[in-house]
Amino acid sequence: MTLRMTRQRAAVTELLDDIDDFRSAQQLHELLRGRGDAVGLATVYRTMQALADAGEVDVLRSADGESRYRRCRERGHHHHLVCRSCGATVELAADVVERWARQVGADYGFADIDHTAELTGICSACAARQRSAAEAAR
Amino acid sequence: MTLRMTRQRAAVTELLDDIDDFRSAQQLHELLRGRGDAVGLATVYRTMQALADAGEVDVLRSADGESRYRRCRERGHHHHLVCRSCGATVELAADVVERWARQVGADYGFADIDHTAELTGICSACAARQRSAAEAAR
DNA sequence: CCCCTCTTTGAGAATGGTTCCCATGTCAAC
DNA sequence: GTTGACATGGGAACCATTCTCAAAGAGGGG
Repeated sequence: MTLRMTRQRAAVTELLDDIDDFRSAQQLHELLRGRGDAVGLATVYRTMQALADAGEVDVLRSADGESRYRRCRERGHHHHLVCRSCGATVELAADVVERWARQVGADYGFADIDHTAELTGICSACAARQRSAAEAAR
Repeated sequence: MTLRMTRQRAAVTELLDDIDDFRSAQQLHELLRGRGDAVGLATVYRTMQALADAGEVDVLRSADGESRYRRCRERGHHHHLVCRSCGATVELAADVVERWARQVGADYGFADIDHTAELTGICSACAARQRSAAEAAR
């Protein structure tokens, strides 16, 4: 049950400190290799799963079914606003959503309500980039 | 571009009429086989994808990464409250959530905001069933 | 009603993310 | 140090989904 500190786990948590977007296990594996901190792919998967279970990282499933991980500032429950173009991520506290979930659960007699809520969009930087690209093509 | 009416597509849409929970392509395939309306698995996948693209069915990804499909009463955008135990599903209109999504998008300068929001819980029937099971075990 | 064409089907192979297996490595308590 | 439980990694296994392609069939025009 005790988590041991190994070279591999240290490398992964260090890497997570330097990254601010959601990344897949395979991307993290590549990035580690690029840094010279080679870690087996299976170990990356295991480590991310452990961190997720411990609430140390948040997991999001992308549209193509890949799990992406990110170490968030906010330790407790929160939601995300992610740019579909560059991956920039904003953490959101959303009392409205929590209240809505509780209320709806009560209305329909459901117990032990859990919820997911995620937003995606195009951040202002990417929107600007796309506008100038469109002009250049004209 | 014209969708042809085939025995297989008819069988799938008929089946969907008789089902009220979210089911995976593989489950649908099994159910069709059980009815005697044998349809190839690949065809079930293709059909469900087409129906999803056409907005005829809703898709939910379960925790283990499977896609589950359901023909909903409400044709437009809505959310779901699903029982984790029996799969019973309630369709939800949620203006609060739509407003929240739009507002947050505006606050952070994100354009073209999209959102997902789903609730899960234990429906009252399943809660009662679990209570009596617990008593029986005592 | 019959063709002919173009879509659809289905069985099995291919794909790709993730997990499992297990022999070997390594942390850390005593 | 010694030891034993935990961790690692490479490749095989898994499994949902998609692809391939030859054969079947829908349906409009004649």
